[in-house]
Amino acid sequence: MLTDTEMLTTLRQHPLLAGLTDGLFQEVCRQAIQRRLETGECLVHQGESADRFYVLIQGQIKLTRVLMEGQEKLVEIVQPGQSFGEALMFAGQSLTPFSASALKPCLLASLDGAHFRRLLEGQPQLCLKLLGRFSQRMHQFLEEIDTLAMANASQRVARYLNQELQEGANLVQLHVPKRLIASQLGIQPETFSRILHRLMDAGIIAMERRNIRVLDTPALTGFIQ
Amino acid sequence: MLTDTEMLTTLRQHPLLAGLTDGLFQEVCRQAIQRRLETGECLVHQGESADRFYVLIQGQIKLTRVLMEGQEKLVEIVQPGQSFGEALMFAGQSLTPFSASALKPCLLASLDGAHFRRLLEGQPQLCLKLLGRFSQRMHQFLEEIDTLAMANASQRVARYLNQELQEGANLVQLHVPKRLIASQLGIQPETFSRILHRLMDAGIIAMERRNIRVLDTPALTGFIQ
DNA sequence: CGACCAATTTGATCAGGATCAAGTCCGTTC
DNA sequence: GAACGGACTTGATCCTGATCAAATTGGTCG
Repeated sequence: MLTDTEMLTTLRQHPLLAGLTDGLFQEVCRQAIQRRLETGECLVHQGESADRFYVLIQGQIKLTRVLMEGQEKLVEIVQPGQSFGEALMFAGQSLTPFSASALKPCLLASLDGAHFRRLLEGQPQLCLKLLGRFSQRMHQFLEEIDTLAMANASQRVARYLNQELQEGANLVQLHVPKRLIASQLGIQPETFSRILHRLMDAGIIAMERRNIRVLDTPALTGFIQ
Repeated sequence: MLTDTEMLTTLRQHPLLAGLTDGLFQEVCRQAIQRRLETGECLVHQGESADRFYVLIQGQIKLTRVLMEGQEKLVEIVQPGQSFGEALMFAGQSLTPFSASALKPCLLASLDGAHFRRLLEGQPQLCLKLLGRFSQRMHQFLEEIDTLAMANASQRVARYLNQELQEGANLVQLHVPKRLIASQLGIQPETFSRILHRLMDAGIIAMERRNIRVLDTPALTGFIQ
């Protein structure tokens, strides 16, 4: 059962829950669990079986995959208001495909899978919304696969920066060690470093601590092809 | 409106349609369109807008993505009984993310997106099934992304063979030019050829025209790490 | 069958990144 | 503030896989 007011308002605005009647929303909240994490604490381990998904209220979560030899590959950074693990609910007793751990102190709502599925049965609109989200995510996966299969290291970095560039601004914030970003892009940390410095030398970006400012967006875009 | 008997039996067995009542199934068939393709003919072009999805009855379809400079990357081979393009229905006026064209003379059922979505609204079980399929597909995408990001060329080939190895048998059939398989794995045709020959020399596989026989599965598996 | 064109193979060379090895920077802790 | 440790950078070298070029195979069509 959830009590925190900020949690309730954030949840109410979540795309999947915004369409519910007040009654159903309260029902969801009754079944939900509040969860707090310290920085570095692990929420789920890859390979565990679980039937829950999460909405992040405060803090920041990293989703990673663990590969052979203990290597860690970044999948995604989750920001407040976003959810993760929805897809697992429908996979049929399969195992969590990633690990999730806190980059900052976190507050989360943890929703029960079985309960949510029951809810879905009476909410076709909600189903459609979820299907839409999945569809969009698959689209992103296809793009990522293209990039990894066809583009060279510089192009991958350029695509990454382009994609992380928040609307309007020209700033990319690195929320995790660069080594992890490199793993996401399928390159080595050294290569990532060198490419960033090459882009600096070319006057295309500027680095400020953990931020990267894009000075010449067209040049960056041109790099991608 | 569909008439072909083979088409009707195949459709009836499709996971998404098998759960429908006879009445609803007939309704679906009334709204569906029969489509025939010659070898090489194109069904949909990447980037077109469309609101349909397809069930393949006879023949073989390749799904590819077109990248810059006319390069073509294989996404998947569709076999009879399988469907494709379901995800597009829920993406909200987005464009087809791949091209589909016939590798053999094909017979397909083409289902209308709007109609199918309407059907879903009254069929929560069907929604859940679809969500499950999407979830599984995303799982596969994650694995593919891992492979492309972390594994070298030989490991990718080994993974590919391992995954294409149909249950029980030790045979992998290449349904498309090797050049396309190479594109799927993110390597060059020359490299693909060389790696296959290296595996032959090591006695791990044997090539017979368009088939690859895996002689030493453990050795192949060992290769993957 | 023979010509032709595409797919595949093979060889030779090259370059982009990986790897190895030292440094340097920075935040933390004592 | 000094010492430590991890993240990042930088340099040097190596190697995988890309590229270029040519030969070979294979399938198709007249």
